[in-house]
Amino acid sequence: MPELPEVETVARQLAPLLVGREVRELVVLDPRLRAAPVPRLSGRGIEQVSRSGKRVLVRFSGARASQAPLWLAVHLRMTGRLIWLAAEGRIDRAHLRARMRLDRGALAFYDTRRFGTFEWFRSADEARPSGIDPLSDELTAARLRALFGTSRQSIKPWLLRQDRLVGLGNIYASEILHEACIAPSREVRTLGDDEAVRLRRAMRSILKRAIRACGTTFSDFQDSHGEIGSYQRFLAVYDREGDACRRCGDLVVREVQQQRSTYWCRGCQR
DNA sequence: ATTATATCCTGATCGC
DNA sequence: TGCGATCAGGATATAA
Repeated sequence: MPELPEVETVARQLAPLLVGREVRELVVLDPRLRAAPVPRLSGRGIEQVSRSGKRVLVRFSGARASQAPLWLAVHLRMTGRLIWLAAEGRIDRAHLRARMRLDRGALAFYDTRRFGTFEWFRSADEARPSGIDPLSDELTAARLRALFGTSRQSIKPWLLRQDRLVGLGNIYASEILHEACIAPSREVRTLGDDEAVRLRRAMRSILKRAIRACGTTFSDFQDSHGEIGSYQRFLAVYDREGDACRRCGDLVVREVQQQRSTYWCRGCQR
């Protein structure tokens, strides 16, 4: 379940491996994958690999000086994995959905459940998501407060909407609310200035720490080398139903909000 | 307009 | 041991 820290991990690992390489071909091997038609890529070079929300963004140069650059956005959704293949020869073909061969090495896209997507863009602007990145300087507490507006949604499902903030998913939404001492059922419009400050601070600290830990591997996530993340050992509430809260000792509970599990502590979140 | 629900898809797990 | 039911949660289309 790749969220912002997991996608950031993949992008950071892939950048030094891919930047400067020249593309031989990109083949979508599975017709059921939700991938837009692949444009002509041969002769193009990879100029940049970055994260845009929960997408890995790859910038290709034009094949000639006169040709415009091109951006590929890969969304890993639930089970997508971008795995670097240093050498050809016996590669795991199970759930292999696409492969990009380069002048040296190759990149494989695995996706058990085929929820992942490939999209192509003509400019970085076109690829930009509508929501604000929680780690960007744009996201001040005041801006967050403005985003809350008059919404009657509960804060937990609100945090998952990608049209407001981009990058949070089910695991970090619970973790961030616990860090900020805010109950997941709180109506967004009732959150005050101090709570916006705490929420913003919690987003930044948790996401940054999770990036340092190369993400959370709950079940499926792997980085570009097939390794798992290590943030799961820091999880304060997610998947800890019945355990003691690390902050106040009360029991962590699980509740379902909009068909998704929310984990929280009644003792210290209000 | 806003919020809730069904859907996509596969594999792991659970109860019988 | 096997088998059907349930759950996991990314985002979007559709319903309310």
